[in-house]
Amino acid sequence: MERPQCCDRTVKKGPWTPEEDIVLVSYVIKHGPGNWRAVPTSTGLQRCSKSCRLRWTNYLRPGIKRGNFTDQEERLIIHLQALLGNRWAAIAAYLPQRTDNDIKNYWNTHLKKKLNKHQSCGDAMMAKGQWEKALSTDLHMAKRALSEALSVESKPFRGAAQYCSCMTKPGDQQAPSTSTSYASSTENISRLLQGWMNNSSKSSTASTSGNYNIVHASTSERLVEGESKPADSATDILMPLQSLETWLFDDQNIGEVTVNDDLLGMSMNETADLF
DNA sequence: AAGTCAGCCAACCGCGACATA
DNA sequence: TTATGTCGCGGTTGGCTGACT
Repeated sequence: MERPQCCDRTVKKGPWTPEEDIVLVSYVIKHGPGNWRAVPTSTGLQRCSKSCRLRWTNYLRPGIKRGNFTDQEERLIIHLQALLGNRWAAIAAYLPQRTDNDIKNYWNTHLKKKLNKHQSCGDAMMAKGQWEKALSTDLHMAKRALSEALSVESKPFRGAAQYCSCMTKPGDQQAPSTSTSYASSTENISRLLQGWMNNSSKSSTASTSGNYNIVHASTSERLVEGESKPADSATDILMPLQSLETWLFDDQNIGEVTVNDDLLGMSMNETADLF
């Protein structure tokens, strides 16, 4: 089959300008994300549809947290990567404020090195179980989590996103890590979106949760997807995965992880062997 | 001060999955 | 069933930036 000429020679490439961002955000506010094919023609943006989608999902989408990963997030990513492999989108479902691209980049630039470093520290270190302790996981939970994760891989998963959203409080939104003039423009866009979200949330049941980020993550997605999604994914999938989520998050008293000693008896290798 | 190097991250590319006519 | 269009994902690249010499 011949590939559609998504990115022809006339489209602009490279970094997005604040003006382009505003055009894109305005479009999404008006029409919602999706139908990306129509975005360049409707907005006049000299960008291909893919580029527009990517820009939205990785940068402009409301609720994205930028800046340093917390220790909690880091451990969660390591856990999930061990369970799911390089399925960044699936992993990102558990960190709704992070994009798959962000997680992928963080893994490739930080965590991979960290793991290698720890591995190169030798077996003696491993025998003492220090690194394992951070990584090891309960056998039964891990098995169940893996099978459940695999069972939902074909569906966009929003349940976890909603669940994870509970973990941050109003005001937790992190400032952009960089403070360039462009970033400040992005902040302006964020404010624009903020207003949009606040307005939107008034008509949303999620707004009653009193949780800012739930409004951000779930309401925005529902709104921008035109309420067209069946009630499906969020509730249906949430339940089977709740055990993993509980396990992953129940010790999350913001920022600090205390790993249940009962869950630490088995090494990653041992766990992997069981699969 | 200038050049070089390494790290980081936004964006691009190619492919597979899915939807639909 | 097949062809076609669109979307989403993961791997990779290229440019920017700061550290170092």
